[in-house]
Amino acid sequence: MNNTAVEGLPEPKTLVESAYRSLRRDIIEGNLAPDEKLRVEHLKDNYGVGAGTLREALSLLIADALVVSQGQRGFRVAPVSLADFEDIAQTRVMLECEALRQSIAMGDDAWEADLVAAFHRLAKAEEKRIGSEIREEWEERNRIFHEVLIAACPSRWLKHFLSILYHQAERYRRLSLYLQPIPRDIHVEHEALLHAAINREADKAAAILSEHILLTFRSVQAIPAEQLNAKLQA
Amino acid sequence: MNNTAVEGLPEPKTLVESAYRSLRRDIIEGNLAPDEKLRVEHLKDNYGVGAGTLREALSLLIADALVVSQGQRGFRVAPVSLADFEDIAQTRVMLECEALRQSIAMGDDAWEADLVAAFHRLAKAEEKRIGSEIREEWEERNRIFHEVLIAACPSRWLKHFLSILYHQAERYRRLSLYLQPIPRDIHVEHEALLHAAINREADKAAAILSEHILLTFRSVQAIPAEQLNAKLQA
DNA sequence: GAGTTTAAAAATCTCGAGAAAAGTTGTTGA
DNA sequence: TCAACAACTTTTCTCGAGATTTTTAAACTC
Repeated sequence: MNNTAVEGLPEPKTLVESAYRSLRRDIIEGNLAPDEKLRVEHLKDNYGVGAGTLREALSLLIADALVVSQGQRGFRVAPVSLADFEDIAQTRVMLECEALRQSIAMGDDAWEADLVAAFHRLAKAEEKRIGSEIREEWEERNRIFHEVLIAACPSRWLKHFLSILYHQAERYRRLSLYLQPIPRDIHVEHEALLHAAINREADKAAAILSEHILLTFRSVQAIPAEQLNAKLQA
Repeated sequence: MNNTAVEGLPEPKTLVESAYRSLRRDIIEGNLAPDEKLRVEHLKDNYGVGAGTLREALSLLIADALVVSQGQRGFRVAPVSLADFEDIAQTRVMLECEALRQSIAMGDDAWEADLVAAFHRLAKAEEKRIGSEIREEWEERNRIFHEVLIAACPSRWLKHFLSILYHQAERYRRLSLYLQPIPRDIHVEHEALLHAAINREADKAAAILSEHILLTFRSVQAIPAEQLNAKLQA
């Protein structure tokens, strides 16, 4: 089930997996623009694999809804739209709040410890949040923090779907962090989330998480259309 | 996004798609047993395609979580378990009830008409529900009825996830219909669901749908372990 | 000039064979 | 008897080339 998670980092033992990861990264980071055509014959050189291997990697990416394919007309990067992002944000609020409630209800001491640790790592990365490789580190730690938050939720399917939605949202979020029109202190939000979770205040934690996710959507929503389109085609 | 839906029936225009559908059908129907190893060299003859083509079809099935792959060890049919089915049922209750509420809130006259039509087609199939090709017809119409129920829900992601869960549940449900230990009148359940939806009684409809889904789980749960295992290995 | 038909070009889809890894079997040595 | 090792078999993974289909461009008619 978990081909989207990529937890620790079990080295890719196959070329398909390697190409899959590179492609996914390039799509999420925007190096491959939304709706861009993915010509196999051209891309196979860039990623240093054969045609069949690349096709297989692209097929894998369909699971994450980062690539779409159509009949006899090849592959494309999944298109983006504000409506889609709104849908992603709302669905994520619904699922992630429920998962968080379950996680708070069932989490044990070890979970709390993992949570504190994940928050600490994230906080350290937030202090020095300038530069691009630092940024990747922050992205990684932010993902893990959210992952640990719901780790004690027993539903594998809920977590599976959230993993997909998280990566989808990340693609959009990459925009809002660079050109951020709504002022916000993400660190404070995460801190409040941490304390509410540790104190087992499920309603409060869910409310904070909900706001946290929706704020990111409103951030992108507030970006002027021209500026956004320029970004999206980049 | 919708590689799992297969709505009307746009003829498979490619061998990959064709193999994908045949494989999915065989997995859901249980012709390919849970956890069974899927050897490419052996299967390519059965489905009349090349090795690369079959690999691609298998990669596509990972999106539906009907196939799992592992490093350098090939593909397997996704395993099954009672715990997994419970998770599927509960997650489905959560998502499908929410989708149904939204659908009831937003559905227009055309939606009502589609719903009545879908129910009628399902009812006709229920009358003559004996024989195996009749059974396939019932399965198809049951799926469409559930699909139409939530069709007016505006969230594409919710519907996408539900489509995945539906096919997962179908695999388990195939068991409970044959050896049905809990007596139930599915027709009455569907009818109550239809009327609650048309009358815009969201709470009532959600309650019925919730019971409807959970009853299927309890049906499988009530099957004696030996009998179930025999089925699962078949 | 607009729209249709025809032909060339590009891209997709498909296959079978070769390299690499995993799994199996049998043998050897304590 | 058991474990470790080695040779063999099976299977997965990978690639490049050929067959179809789509796309592009040009030529032609109305």
